[in-house]
Amino acid sequence: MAKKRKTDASDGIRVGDKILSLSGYLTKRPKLEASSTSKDGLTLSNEGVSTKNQGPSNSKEDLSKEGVSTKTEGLPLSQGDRRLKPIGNPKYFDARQALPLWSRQDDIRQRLRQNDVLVLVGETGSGKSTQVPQFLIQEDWCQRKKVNVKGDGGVQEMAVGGMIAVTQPRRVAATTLAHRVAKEANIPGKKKDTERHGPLSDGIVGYSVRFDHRVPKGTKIKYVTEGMLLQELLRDPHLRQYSAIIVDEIHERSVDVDLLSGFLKQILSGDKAGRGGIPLKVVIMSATANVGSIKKFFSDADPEGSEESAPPVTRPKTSVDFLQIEGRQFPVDITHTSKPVPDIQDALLNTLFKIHKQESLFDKHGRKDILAFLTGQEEIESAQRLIEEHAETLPAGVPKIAVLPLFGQLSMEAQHKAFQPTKDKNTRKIVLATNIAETSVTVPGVRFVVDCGKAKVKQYRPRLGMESLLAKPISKSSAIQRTGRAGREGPGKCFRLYTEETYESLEKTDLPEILRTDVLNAVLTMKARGIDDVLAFPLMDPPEFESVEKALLHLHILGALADDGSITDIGRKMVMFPVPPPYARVLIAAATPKYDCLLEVIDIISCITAGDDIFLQIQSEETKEEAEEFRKELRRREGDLITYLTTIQQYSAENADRVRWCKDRKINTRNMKQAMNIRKQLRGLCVKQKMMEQPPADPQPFYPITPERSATILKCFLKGFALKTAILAPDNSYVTAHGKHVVAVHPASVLHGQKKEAIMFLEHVYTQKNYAKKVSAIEAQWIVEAVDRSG
DNA sequence: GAGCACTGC
Repeated sequence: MAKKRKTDASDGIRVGDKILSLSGYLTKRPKLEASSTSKDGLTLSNEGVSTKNQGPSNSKEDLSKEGVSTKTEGLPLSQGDRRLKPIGNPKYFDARQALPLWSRQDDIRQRLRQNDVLVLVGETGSGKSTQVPQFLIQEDWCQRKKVNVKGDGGVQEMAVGGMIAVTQPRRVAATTLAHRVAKEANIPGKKKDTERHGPLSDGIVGYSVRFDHRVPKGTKIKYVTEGMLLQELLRDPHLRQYSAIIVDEIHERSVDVDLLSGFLKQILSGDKAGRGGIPLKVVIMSATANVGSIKKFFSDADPEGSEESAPPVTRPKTSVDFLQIEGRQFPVDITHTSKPVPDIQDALLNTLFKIHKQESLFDKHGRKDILAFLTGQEEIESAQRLIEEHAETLPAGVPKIAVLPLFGQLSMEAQHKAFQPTKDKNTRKIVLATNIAETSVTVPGVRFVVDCGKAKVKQYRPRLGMESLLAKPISKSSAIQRTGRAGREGPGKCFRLYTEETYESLEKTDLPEILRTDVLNAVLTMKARGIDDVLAFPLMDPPEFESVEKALLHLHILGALADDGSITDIGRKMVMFPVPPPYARVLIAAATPKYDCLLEVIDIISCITAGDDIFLQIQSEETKEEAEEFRKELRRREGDLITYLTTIQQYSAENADRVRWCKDRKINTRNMKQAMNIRKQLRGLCVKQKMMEQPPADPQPFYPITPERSATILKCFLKGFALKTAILAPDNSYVTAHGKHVVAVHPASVLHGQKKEAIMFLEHVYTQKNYAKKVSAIEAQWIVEAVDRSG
């Protein structure tokens, strides 16, 4: 017998009497839908996949200077009770007033007048990402002010503040939120241009993400990715144009948000001289309630090591306030297994068919589909086969089943299928997903969640200089998040394929990314922003000393740091490029006369950093043969890098039908487009850095690269990857030059199964084995030459 | 013979 348990309110799932208050929201839902918003007012049903709400991209006209503009001096304050009279477009008033957050706006304003930092916990659907900045823009402290700032050149009058930045971990989130808030906040009819160019051509809302910037003159609210704000910190360490920074989704704990928190803490605890005495307000927003350590981090504003010039006497602690807002979530019944399951596939199958047989396909809230969380592609595909086989034995009269896989490497169309309702109404959808459905995308219609309790996580091992990708138990927080996916459209049920004891034994939260990844980039980011002693930099979870030490050494080898640990000119140049430090080092080497292969190196790096492999995995045997035939002319015996180069060169020479071209070769069109964007960005940066002349525009005719040229390119890559090399041992295994580990060439590599004198690999991942990925054939002698620092 | 998910003036 399965044991039943309901979560308490702190788990983020509403129960008992809370259902009554939820029903209040339900009565208001038709209004919300009438104004064509999703029910939580901001979440796209297929966030991360659809791009339709992003508007036209890269239009230079809409780019306004992000620097200090002198015009706007704030908006007029509204009269009377703001609760009854929201500012902005009246069309959205009803929907905004129905949000759980609406009634708390005066409270939020009051708290931020009295405190520097507000930690706000608001569950999905509370409206925090869209409403909080709108609540604050009229505050007096939020207006731009002319002040005297002491700088290197003496006292200078400057404008400080006036804008609010809202950070997001993902680009789609930033752009869609900006569009949404622009509709709400901009008063319609003020400018005719709004109609022609969309809501973001004018008004008080803008965004800035990689490849896409829309910051109209007079922008008060700017949605940015975390990385973008870190980049801004490089040229404006005091964030002078901002009155407030709202850090959204901090619970995701990306490396960028951790670094950002450190810099914000420094600004908060500093003497504010760089801002002419004007304080910076910070709102930290989280969707999960476990924010104890975050609160402590910001309130412990101990200046030690963070502000050398500051006097150590009686500095007041940063005042941190805390507020929790209820979300709009239906109750979810949770079932654990009574015993640990011996076979996860078996348990999954039983659970799925039990749900399918016992539960109706529809109720008053809509469809009742199933979402199952599994660890990876392989598990998903084998489960799909089993389910489909078993579904054929279903008796007549029982609704049919449609199984839909959902994972990152799937093509756009295949991913889209998982979001659409089944064509036949009498068919139940079963979506088998990886972690992608936990945060990145929302599958509509889900009322049942099946959770296997595991996820694949990447973990960097500084000692070995490699990472592993293995299935590990998820955290409680993650389990709660998965459970919550069943209660977004109506009351739901969650079936956990593990015991309640197992649940209790799970870690409270996931390990933050900064503890799971190579801190090479993080350390360079700090060094470039003036942090001399990186070990003293305030971080919520500081990495082990050994990880930081390794990163410092590696940066020294790359030439980014001098012997005394200070950043070099090369290091400063490296941070200008939005690629990992070793790639940046390769770009710089490629621009020197010795290698002179910058265009080719940009092409290769664009392909590699565009996301997952541009070559899709092929499932069926027949399409494999077909694609392999097409891919033949792309494959190069020099290895994966020269194969990428050939691919992007042929792609950019293709002028007829690029989508068709990708389809034939089973190439990920999304990643290929991304690669072309990165290529354009890197080319632009290199021109700006005077590393090369403006290259000719596409399409350029394709000429296969000569073996001599590819040798030059590979030697150039060794400037960044000399440590990632291996030599063929007498027993035909590859042994790494550093560490003497045995590595196998990954099966996805064009060099899989081949024996070369030596190899260079850009990635090093332990899964089933110790695998080298992105592999090239090199000569052992080249490694020696590359380590010689004179070149 | 194998593929968690994001991201960067």
